[in-house]
Amino acid sequence: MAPSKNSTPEPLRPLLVTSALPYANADIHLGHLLEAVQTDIFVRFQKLLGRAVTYVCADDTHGTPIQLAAIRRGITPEALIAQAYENHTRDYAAFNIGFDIFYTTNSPENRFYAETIYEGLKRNGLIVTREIEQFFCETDRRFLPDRFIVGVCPRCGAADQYGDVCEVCKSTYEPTELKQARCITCGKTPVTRKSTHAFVTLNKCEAFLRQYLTGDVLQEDMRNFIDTWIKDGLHQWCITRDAPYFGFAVPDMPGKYFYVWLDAPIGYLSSSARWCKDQGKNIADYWDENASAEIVHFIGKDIVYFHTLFWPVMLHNAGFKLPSRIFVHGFLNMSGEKMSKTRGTFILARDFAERVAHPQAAEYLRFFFAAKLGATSADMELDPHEFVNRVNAVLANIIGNLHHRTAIFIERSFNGAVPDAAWDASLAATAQEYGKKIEQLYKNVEYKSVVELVQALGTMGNKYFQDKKPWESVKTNPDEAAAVMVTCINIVKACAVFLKPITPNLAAALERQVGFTFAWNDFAFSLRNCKLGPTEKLATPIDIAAFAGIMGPPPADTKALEPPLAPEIDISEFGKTDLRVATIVAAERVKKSDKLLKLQVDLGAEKRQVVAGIGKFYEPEKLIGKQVVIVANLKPAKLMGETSQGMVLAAKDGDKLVLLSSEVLVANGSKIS
RNA sequence: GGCAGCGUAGCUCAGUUGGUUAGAGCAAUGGAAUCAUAAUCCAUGUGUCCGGGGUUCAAAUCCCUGCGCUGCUACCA
Repeated sequence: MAPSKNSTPEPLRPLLVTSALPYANADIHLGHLLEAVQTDIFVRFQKLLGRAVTYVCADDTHGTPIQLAAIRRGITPEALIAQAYENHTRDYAAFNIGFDIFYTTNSPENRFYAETIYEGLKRNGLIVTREIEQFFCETDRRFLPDRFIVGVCPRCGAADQYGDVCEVCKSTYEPTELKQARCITCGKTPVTRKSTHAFVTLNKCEAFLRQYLTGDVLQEDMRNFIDTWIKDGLHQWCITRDAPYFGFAVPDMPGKYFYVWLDAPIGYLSSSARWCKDQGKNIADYWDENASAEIVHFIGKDIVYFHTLFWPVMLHNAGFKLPSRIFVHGFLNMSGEKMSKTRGTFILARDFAERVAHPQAAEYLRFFFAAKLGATSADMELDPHEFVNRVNAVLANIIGNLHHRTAIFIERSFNGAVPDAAWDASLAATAQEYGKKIEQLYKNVEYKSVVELVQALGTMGNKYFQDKKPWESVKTNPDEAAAVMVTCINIVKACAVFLKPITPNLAAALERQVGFTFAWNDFAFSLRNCKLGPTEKLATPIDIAAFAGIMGPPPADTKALEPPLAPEIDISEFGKTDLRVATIVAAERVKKSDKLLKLQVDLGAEKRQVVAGIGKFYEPEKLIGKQVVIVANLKPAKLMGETSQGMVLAAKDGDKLVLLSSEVLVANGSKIS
């Protein structure tokens, strides 16, 4: 019989910690990093305590978006995710995220566990199959999930709404209810087709979920949240997708694949398995339902549903261990604005690491996150001014300067060796007391309170230094100056140990000076008689100007424009181009072309026909009345048999085209100069 | 639309089961000090605790309502 959870004392129970798996079709941004930093601090703290901790993460590599991204770039999904893997591991490494393994869901282990869990669900009678009707695009030869069709809202008639919810009237509906539906990739009208899918009857698991979630798995606020979902009644969960799909085939359903959200969380399990294999450990000691291990997940509030409802049901029905704790964090906002891909206001981890002009920028971001993180799902604000203020105040001024003024003093007045004297008993007791509190705070992921206490301790050190005036006593009463130095260097060390999970590099600089590596309990002992190595500054101030590289448009010299700038011209050459404002009065698709639209434009004095290659991005009927800019003196040309007397200007944003127009309506035929 | 959460000093946030003059950090102003990274230390807050109504001896805290913001709303990662 395997030991139960309670029979193994906590320090001996292995601990498995995860961050959510980043999706492999995009780069790591500051939001991902917030979670990774939160997790990494937890892991580093537990390791510092001496506990056996494994930090597991992986790329989430399956699903339609990956497949489509690969098609668009003309590469295989495997090549796409390989590239993502490289980028992701590089970006995390730049912020000292210490994974024990960063694997992939596109692995043999993951296929094995996906099939195992599917079998488990089936064995317990939780899988049913049912025929459903879905849109199918005959051009792209695929079924269209709700986000891959757009059309007119069946409730309010708003145009360009996705297949699940109307952004205008907020009503939800079935994709097949959408009017004038069209495929988001090719713009063609889809047909409806029937297909058989597998569903997990989550509704049968209500009692189990209620029981599981009443423990202390979740923060209070999250528990209420989920209660309402359960109260509203759990639905069946569709776990299959039709071919073509990048993922794992369902063993007993030809042409069907596991939905990416089935195999994504299984990545926690399969990556652990791979780590165990590499380390010569036994996976059963971690994930078997009776294993002594504790499993802790860190996730964002956007994926709570999957982790608290689907995931426990999957694990429970296949004989695996349930997570003992799920920490849910909020989102990161930038200077008051939401970080969002669509608004383009999100900052990539790589850009932060490369463009914030300070050698400790990455470490400072870790600190900043920690200084604002508690165990709630509240959103966090990242404002560069606040970042600069907090980092400079605590790391550079209070702790960095206390270290420097102490170390330099010891160097000059005590030959670089910490004097042989006792340290102040009251401050020693305070350090001890803070150590106990901070230990508990780290365990509860209340990092901002950790930072508050460290700051308070650092301030006490500075005050002590200030009050004792060792620069005077060193001349009159060297023994007293010696005691001050011992005390201050010990306080610096305590701060460094306390901060080590948050700012490992800062701690490492002091470790080099004292000549050994800190474990958690090292915050308490005295450095008396310790011979100090050369003094390195622990933290240098950062200036707001360091953020210039990421806050505005990127500076021209950091990155070449893409595509490269054309050769220089003088104004007379530009003058040869006659640009005019025109209003589109009629628009229709050019026959047999997906890209070309035939436009009739009003130039004021005359009307013209212009053919534009924007058919993939604009619907003809939506263009009528729109004012655009055209090249009016372009030599007429024939495109697909249609005459074009000019060219419409559009900006190429990635692979998208966006029409240019004037800020306010102006007279047709207005010249642009 | 439904559900959930939030709205406290210029900024970021604490405020435990309702209980004395509502707190911290940063910023700001003044001062002290000069060992040190122009760093440090001390002093200084007249804040409609989003508005309105209610319960109570007592409300930032509980109830109702209005406004604003955010999230979720499952076959979208």
